[in-house]
Amino acid sequence: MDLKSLLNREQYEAATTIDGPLLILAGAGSGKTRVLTYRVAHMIEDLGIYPSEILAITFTNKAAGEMKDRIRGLVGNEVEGMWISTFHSSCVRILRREIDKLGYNKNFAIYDSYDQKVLVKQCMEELDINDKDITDREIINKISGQKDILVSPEQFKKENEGNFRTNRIADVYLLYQKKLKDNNALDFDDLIYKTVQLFKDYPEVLGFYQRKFKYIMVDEYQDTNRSQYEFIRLLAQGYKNICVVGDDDQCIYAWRGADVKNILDFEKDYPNAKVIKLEQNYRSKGNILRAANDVISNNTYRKKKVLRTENENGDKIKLYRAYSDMDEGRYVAFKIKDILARDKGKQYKDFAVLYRTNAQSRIFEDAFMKANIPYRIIGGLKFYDRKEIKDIMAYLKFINNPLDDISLKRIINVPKRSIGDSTVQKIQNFASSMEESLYNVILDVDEVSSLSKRSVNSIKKFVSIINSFIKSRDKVPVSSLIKEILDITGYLEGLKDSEEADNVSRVENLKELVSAASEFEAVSEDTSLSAFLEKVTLVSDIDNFDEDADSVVLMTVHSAKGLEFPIVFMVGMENGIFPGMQSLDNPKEMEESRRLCYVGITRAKEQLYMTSAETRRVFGRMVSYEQSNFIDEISRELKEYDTVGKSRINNFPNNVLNNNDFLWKKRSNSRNLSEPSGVSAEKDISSDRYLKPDGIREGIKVRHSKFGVGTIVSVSRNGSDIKLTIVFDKMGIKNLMYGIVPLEAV
DNA sequence: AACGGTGCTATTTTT
DNA sequence: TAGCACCGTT
Repeated sequence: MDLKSLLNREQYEAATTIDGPLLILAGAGSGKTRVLTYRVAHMIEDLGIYPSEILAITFTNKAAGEMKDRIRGLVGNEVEGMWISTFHSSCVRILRREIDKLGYNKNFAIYDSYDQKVLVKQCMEELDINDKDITDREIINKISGQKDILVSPEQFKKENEGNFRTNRIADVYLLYQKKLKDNNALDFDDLIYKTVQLFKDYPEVLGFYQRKFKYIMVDEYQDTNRSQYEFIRLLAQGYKNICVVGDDDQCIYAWRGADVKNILDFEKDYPNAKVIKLEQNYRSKGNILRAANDVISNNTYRKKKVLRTENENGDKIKLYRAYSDMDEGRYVAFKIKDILARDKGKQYKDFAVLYRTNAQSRIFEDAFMKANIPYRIIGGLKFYDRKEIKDIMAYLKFINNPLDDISLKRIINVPKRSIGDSTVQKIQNFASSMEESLYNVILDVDEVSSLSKRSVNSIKKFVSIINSFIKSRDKVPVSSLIKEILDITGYLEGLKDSEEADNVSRVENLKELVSAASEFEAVSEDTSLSAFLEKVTLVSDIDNFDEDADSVVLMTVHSAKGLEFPIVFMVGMENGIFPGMQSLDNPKEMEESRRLCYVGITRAKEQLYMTSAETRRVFGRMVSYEQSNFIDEISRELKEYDTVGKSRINNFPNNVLNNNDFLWKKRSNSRNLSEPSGVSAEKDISSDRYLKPDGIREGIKVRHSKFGVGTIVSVSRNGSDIKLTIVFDKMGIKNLMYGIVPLEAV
């Protein structure tokens, strides 16, 4: 492989240094993925290293998948023998083989944050801890934090003997951990923690993996926490062929336990480590890169480096100070339309809107809907977090691992089968006194004398359907199992009969779950139920981000790490939002916020916009924040205010600021944007164009000014109110009240 | 057991 | 504003 011609000098050096510890400090956009993939290809092709001897750790499944694809492109199917996965997936893989040594069963469940919360609450109740003294949230954070730094419950309790409050938390930690074990479950943090414990307690297991993985690579090393660090350190002790890649300036997960020290102290951990800096940026235009350098240079705790580029300067960074959050949304929508109109080479997918908090997405959703701009939101409410999906997943989890009391409690009365809280409580008490799982108790429910006849009967019915599912578990594919559950429990029927406004979309979501399972069956080697559950619990939203779909993408700056876009809008650039309120008086947080800003800026290839608003609604209150200090940190000559519409805007006194439709209309008229909607005052609902109440029928097609064309799927009349559920071709399912926004019949 | 009302709280979240 | 958790009523 002629790496010399494919890589620059530093890159080449990095890709061909295979033996011994290596630290690659890779600035944003410096081609680190390229280096990593060529490095692996070189190892396999030129040096004859077996793929099975290589472990590559990434932070997201998506990054792992991409790296795998790219390596496959270079070396072919040999890539299949390699382990390329996230910390969590690698640990699960190891634990599935070895966890019985720690007293767990190999089909252990993985608890997500929802399960975790339920279990912690249960512990708090048993320990009689009032929610008002210590919140569940605080406890969860504390426990997670201790696991991150590998502190056991016992150790934590001992360390905090003097502190009553912390001692209480330690009691929860102890009980929580015991319950996890009783339920044969691990939480996310446990996946790493338990693997490290396994390595420490069973040297022969560690030895096996040390010998197996002669070569180890870790990407995004700056965002590793202590337990992840330890996991890698133990494995690498064998051969010391460890290559870590990262950028201390992009450490943005310190609040979650990531420790920049891991990367900064690498040379101390491995004194003979070679260090290579990749400072040549291939991604961004000069002005953008200089702005990024300007901002990050204000941080004190970092390795000094300056990114350089041979790219042309490009345009200056465009600033826009909107009057209001709504105006900010319209500005971005307008700009996207404007750029698309001028530059035929651009598509919707070339634009990204990056914000610091998910709550900010709404404004842009509204603006994009009005302007007919297709968009996708990454993050926020995830598919697998929806109630109906969680319900069915709880069935699956329980079927897979009947010791899982948390899932059992979730489904025992869903759909309603007259097994209420007090009944469950009685079963729980009985189970606790017998030190038994709930499932074992309900299998022999006659033993529980405190229950009424009626309850006993309901429970018996429930047990028999659950048992039938358990029987099907290993016989039928997951998708069929899901269908069985939906059918036999009456879950789907209950949903279809319900009057709830969003039941239609729930049914749709469940259909999608079935499709997801079918797809899983088609592409996976291991199609067992536990493989499906594992896959689902360990995916994130960003993993499903499809770069080819032609729509503007909206996401948090955190989610955008590792991605790049020709045109980036960083929005909400205000002191109080970005940096956030709580960062303003905390130097450490301020530095992290600044790194986040750096990550945002360096996502942009060609053009960067930074916007802020004079007033905005936050938690229902109107607030006004000044423009972000981070913008001030960018040299004057690199930025300029976008003057579009400014003169007009300045002519408006403050009291018309809320009249958004008015502003929108003015702007769109002068800029040839699509017809704005929601200007209800101008639309006469009785006009012949629009649908009349007596014309409303299920199945007919209508046009909505914001949502486009759709089909009415249900109509419910309540007095003079008419509720409509409409499936829109582009925008999905919406519930609307007739008469608010006129509908045209089509 | 099930439903509806009130009041409280509020980042970021690779897994 | 919105989502939820808890409480009291039917």
